[in-house]
Amino acid sequence: MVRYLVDRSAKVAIDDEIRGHVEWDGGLIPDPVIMRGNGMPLYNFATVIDDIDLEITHVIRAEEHLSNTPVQMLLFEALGATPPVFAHIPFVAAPGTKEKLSKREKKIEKYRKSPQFKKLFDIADDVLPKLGLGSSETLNPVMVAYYEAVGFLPEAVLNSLSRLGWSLDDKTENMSLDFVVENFTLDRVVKAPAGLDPDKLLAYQEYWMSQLPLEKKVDGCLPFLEKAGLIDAQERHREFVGRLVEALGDRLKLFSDILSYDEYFVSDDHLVYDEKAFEMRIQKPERAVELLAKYREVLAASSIFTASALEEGFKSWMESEGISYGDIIHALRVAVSGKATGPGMFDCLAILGQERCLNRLDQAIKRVAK
RNA sequence: GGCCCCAUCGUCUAGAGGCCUAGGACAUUGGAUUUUCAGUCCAAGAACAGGGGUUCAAAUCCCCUUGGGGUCACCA
Repeated sequence: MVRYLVDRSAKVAIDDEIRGHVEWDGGLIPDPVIMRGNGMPLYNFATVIDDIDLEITHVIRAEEHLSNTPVQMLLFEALGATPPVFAHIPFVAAPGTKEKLSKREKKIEKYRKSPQFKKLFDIADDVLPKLGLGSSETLNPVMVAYYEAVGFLPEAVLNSLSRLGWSLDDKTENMSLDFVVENFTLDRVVKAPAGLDPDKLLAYQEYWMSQLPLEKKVDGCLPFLEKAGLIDAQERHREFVGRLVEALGDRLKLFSDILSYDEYFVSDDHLVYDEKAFEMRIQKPERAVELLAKYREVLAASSIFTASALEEGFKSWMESEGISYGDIIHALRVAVSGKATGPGMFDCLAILGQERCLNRLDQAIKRVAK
């Protein structure tokens, strides 16, 4: 074993690009082991050798390394090398805290329950099982892989991380990689650790998703649909998924959100109804079934099945019946999609197509009769 | 505990002595728009940890206190 003998009277100091002047008292630094008994050099020694060898000019690393720095400085000096410029940036903290984000099992369990972090875990528990990737037990938001697995955009993750402990000015929020590379400077790094903010991450995700052209969104959604077994060969469904994604608009935030619209992919007899919605919008209202049956005939007679044509036909039918949107639209939505929410009503009908709409209407009406 | 770092709205931040009755973003609340949801638009509430200095003037400089954090391996 080899130790480096520290000069007890020495003062070790660095001028950190971010922390400024930091000093240590040599008398308080224990002689560091630089090589093991078996000849294996240790980190603090090896890293210094590497930095000298590779002519490293700047060491930019997280603040937790600050306490290693005096030892490394001593070694640089002992080896007669010019030490690099150090910049100790703050680490990423757990949401709502100043504590270093940790991967330790005990901490993960704490995060899972934290109000700020919970929604990211919930996404994992919702999405991962559908993909056959386990749950938040196997992949969670302290892992980079999580973000890709649940359909975050790299742009959003990068943007979010960039703004943690750094800002360009008092208003720039949305930044691409190129922009950050172009504009990042060490002197604007904040000194205090910053907690990851899941809400803000999600907001960046919304922004970058909104900037994505339709075809890219489709590219992003197809693999999720396939892994979830909702479609087979991706290319065969491209056009259909494209229409759905377009109708979904801003509703699609994560690529995996497409999985919550399974009603567009399952066969009519496998459609799952939201029981509460079914009860409230179809079962309970006085005229719901009667109106659904009547509108079914209108749909059956529609020769052009586009959203705009359907809406026109719907309007004139409403007039002739003397009813308004509210009287029928909710029942119609639940009948054809099984759910209370979704894209625009007529987009929904058009995407499903005539045959499926009629089948589902019949099925819903029959369901009430039982 | 020793050593070191840090401290502006709930969160991420702007602020490098007067431009600050402290700005922006996310979140929150209210309103508008809408066939649902999402969105969009408008508006509101919300912070300089405390105490001493220095100065004509301090969120900004100095000191102390308090609070928070990192690190203390023959790991990296």
